[in-house]
Amino acid sequence: MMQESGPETKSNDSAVQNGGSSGNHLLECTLRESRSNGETPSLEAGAAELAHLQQHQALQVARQLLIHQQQVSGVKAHKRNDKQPSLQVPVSVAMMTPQVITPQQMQQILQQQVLTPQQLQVLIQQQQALMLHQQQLQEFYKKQQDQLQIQLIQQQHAGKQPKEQQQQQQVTTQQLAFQQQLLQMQQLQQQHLMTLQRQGLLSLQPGQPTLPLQSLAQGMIPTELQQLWKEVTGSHTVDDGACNNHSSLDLSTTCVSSTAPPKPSLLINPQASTNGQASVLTPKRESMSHEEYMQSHPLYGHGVCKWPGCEAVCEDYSSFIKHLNSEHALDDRSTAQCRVQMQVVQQLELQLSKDKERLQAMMSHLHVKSTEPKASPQPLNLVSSVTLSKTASESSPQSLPHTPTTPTTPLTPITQGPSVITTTSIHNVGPIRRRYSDKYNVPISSDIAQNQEFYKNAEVRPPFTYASLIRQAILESPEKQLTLNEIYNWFTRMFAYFRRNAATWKNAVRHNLSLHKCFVRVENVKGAVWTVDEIEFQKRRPQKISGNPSLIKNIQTSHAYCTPLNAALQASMAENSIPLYTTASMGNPALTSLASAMREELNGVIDHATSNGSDSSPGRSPMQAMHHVHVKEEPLDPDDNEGPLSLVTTANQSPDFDPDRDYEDEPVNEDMD
DNA sequence: ACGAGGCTAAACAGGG
DNA sequence: GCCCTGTTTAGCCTCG
Repeated sequence: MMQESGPETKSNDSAVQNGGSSGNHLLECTLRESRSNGETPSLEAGAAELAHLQQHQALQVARQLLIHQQQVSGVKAHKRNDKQPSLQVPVSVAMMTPQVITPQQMQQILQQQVLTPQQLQVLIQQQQALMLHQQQLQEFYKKQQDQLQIQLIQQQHAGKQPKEQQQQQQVTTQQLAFQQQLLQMQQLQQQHLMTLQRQGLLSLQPGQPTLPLQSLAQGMIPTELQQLWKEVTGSHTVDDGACNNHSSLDLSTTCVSSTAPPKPSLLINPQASTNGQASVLTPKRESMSHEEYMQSHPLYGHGVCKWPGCEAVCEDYSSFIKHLNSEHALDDRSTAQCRVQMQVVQQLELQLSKDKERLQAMMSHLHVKSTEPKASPQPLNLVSSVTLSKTASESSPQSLPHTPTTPTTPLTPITQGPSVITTTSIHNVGPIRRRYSDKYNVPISSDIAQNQEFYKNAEVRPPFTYASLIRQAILESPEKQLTLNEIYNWFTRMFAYFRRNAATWKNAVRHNLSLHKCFVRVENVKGAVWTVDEIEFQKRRPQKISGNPSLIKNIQTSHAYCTPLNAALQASMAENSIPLYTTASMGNPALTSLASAMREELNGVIDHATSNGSDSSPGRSPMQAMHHVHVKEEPLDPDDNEGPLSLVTTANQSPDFDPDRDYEDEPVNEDMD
């Protein structure tokens, strides 16, 4: 998506060689290239088009300057694709290319925002539409350029130079018309970008690539046009002195203008612009050395501190480091911000997991469709309701439809709460008595399959009863029978949680095998193996729908965790007026929800949740889900499914990340076979 | 308050 | 005697 330097910036050998030559040379080169490119310009260009001559010349000059700049800057030039030397767009194509979201921006989004699938989709569609427009525009531009070239040739052959003045005006007019068209396009883009920003989907840094329009204005538009642009964008111009690459993506801002004075580089601060304010960017970025540029720091990019809510402009890496140490030292505020960021990341991961799960459910549905016609659409992720039932439900997920009596939502256990994993749930890893009762027919197999990696890596207790797990282990075996030891192995292999406290859970496993009639011990040649009596399993207990007690505990735990967090957060926000959410959640529903969830929590909403499990709302954020969904007792709306596992993923990577996790709560691992 | 289901802990027995 | 396997009992928790 990102055009790191437009193709036009590609180093063009011939052009470079002619770098300092006259416009005619450039034109010749251009023609040569055009031909080589298979674009045989028609020599029958109309006389009227001769008016474009000057424009073309200006373009050539711009191109020349661009090339020169490339040579000077060097750094970027190497990255360019040299395979399209024939491309004749003097003005950086980049400026005409869609303002697609760059990887950096995307990263920001990923780091700071939570996008709903819908948002992402819209975003993508918008980007695609823009790209299309740009492409068309670009083609138009190229055509125009070719025509100009042809005209120039004709002119040269005719040895004319007379109507110059007359053409001048004409050209200017046409230029303006064309530029305006481009402007419009660019404005559209900018509008789009701003919209994104407003939505909190995109957060551009001041030092980030300037908008294409700017480049355009600089590259070939006379000062008046720049002025126009300024008016339109309300941005300030900054004299960059020598054209320099502001950022890797900035090639588009070629400081070309032969006519334009000191190539003013319009750097727009998108955020400021959004607020109707302009910001003057430090023109020092150019001074950034390649080495510095290469110095990468997750919190530093495009000359801006990426610390959530900061965005302070740091001229160079060292100043950034100073800034980091001074402004973001280890204190309450930073800690709070860090925690918030954690939540944000968790939500993103949750989102990702949800979508993954959705995909899996879809695939799963298509594959088992025939066997599960009436079954509810695959596992929805109910964060909460997940209970595994040893009862009917889990019984052969593949062949047994969910029992009629149970809620239709199968769900994937979300484990102890979504985010849970990283934060609270980890706490619950211990001997908390929360087994998802069998109320919901949770397809344990699918859940385990979907969250396999998670369970394997995160020490999170699976939300299933021992009986369910044992049954699953047995059913997964080729012969539907396992020895006790094999069952143990399955537990440890599949769940990180069971890699500790072996004495306890093994005892529980044995206890369950003996206790439940559904487990049948069969003497074998090699010893005894355990099998499952599905019939017995099914009759174990009538399905009932109820809340899960253990989940309540999770809530409490979550509350315990979040309370301090919220307190810290709020205190921090209060004292420092830190726009913790401004950057990340600006207009972002998810984060807003998160924040409100936190507030709710502070307001004791938790109590409500604990006592009333029916407050589920579709738009709930993961955070909220984490706190409230657990108690949900009714089948969740498919759209409301919170990605359980998602957290999963999160958990996977974050066990060590959870600052509040108290590993000491857990008995030290004893063992493992 | 009670019963049911689930979990943990532990005692106990038999076999290798 | 130790360990593993298997059974059983007890106590606790939470929900309905």
